[in-house]
Amino acid sequence: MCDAPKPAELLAWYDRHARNLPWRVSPADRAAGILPDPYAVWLSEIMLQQTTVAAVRDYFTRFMTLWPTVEALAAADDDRVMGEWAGLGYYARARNLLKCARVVAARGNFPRTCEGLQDLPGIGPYTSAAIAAIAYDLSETVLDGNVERVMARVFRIETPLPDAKPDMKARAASLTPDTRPGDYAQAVMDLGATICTPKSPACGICPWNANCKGRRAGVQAALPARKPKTPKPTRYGIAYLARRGDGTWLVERRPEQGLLGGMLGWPGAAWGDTATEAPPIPASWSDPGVEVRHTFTHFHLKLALRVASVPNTAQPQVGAFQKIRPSDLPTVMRKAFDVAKATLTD
DNA sequence: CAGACGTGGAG
DNA sequence: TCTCCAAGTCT
Repeated sequence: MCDAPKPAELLAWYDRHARNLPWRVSPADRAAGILPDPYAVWLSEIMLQQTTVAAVRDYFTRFMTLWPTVEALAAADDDRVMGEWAGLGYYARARNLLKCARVVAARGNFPRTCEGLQDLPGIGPYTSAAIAAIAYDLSETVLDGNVERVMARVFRIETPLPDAKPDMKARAASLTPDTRPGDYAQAVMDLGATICTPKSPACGICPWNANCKGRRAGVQAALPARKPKTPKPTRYGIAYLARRGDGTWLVERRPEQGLLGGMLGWPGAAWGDTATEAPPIPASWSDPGVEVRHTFTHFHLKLALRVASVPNTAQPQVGAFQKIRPSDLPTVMRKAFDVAKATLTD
């Protein structure tokens, strides 16, 4: 016999083991009628898209300090926000974050329904359900990577993702309770993040272990199945890092669309099958002899560097000389900066 | 709809 | 070093 898992058992587990996260209202406080600030829920959920709690924590706290309300964020300078997002990745999120903040500030509040939320930039099926459940205690079903993994195991769904997604959504919906849906949404994701983990699930301490078909069959660690991924190609490029005597560096703002869109970057030709020389200004370019290696979602990059000291009168064809905060740069550009800085101080 | 879109930690 | 993959969305 293997009954379906009981939401109430998961909630009981969550009451004892809920993680203390800066955007979260504890189950005890929620029981007392306290709901979280929808702005904080939205901000955290956007940051958490394809991103771990550990990576998000400090960014979330920083954003809430700098921009405590959606109105404050809506009034922020675009480049400032992009700079604060630097290092977190998936920069379209930051562009959409600003668009969304401005829509919400203009209309006065966040929509109170899943459908209304999903019309906003950067909010899809998962995030709309998460905000509705967590911020408004609506009985909506969240389906993220954690929930997919838990459903695949508990119900022993062998169909590979993404084909299995509709089935998983239906299974997850069948468990979503009408009471405490906000706690439940966070509980099932916490379960996936801390117990029902991808590699070595801690089934021994799982509140649903007696009702898990995957575990009963001994196949839990192999679930969920996924379609094979296409291998990543390698691309090559050259980045030009020019420093003026006044300490400024030649950078350019990348186009809004595409890779690292809207972020600062070093001049150079587009990355391709081969590296293309494209110095932005005439200078005595030197090769530091160290290339930057970086892996994006869909390709590996080998980035050669050219470094030069140029006079304060240098006039670039592209971009502008400005003071650089390395933390404003996307990671691949910051790696290049670290190499160049070490080279020029020699 | 399949591919684009970042990064860092874990194993 | 290398693969996996994380509180997904957009086109």
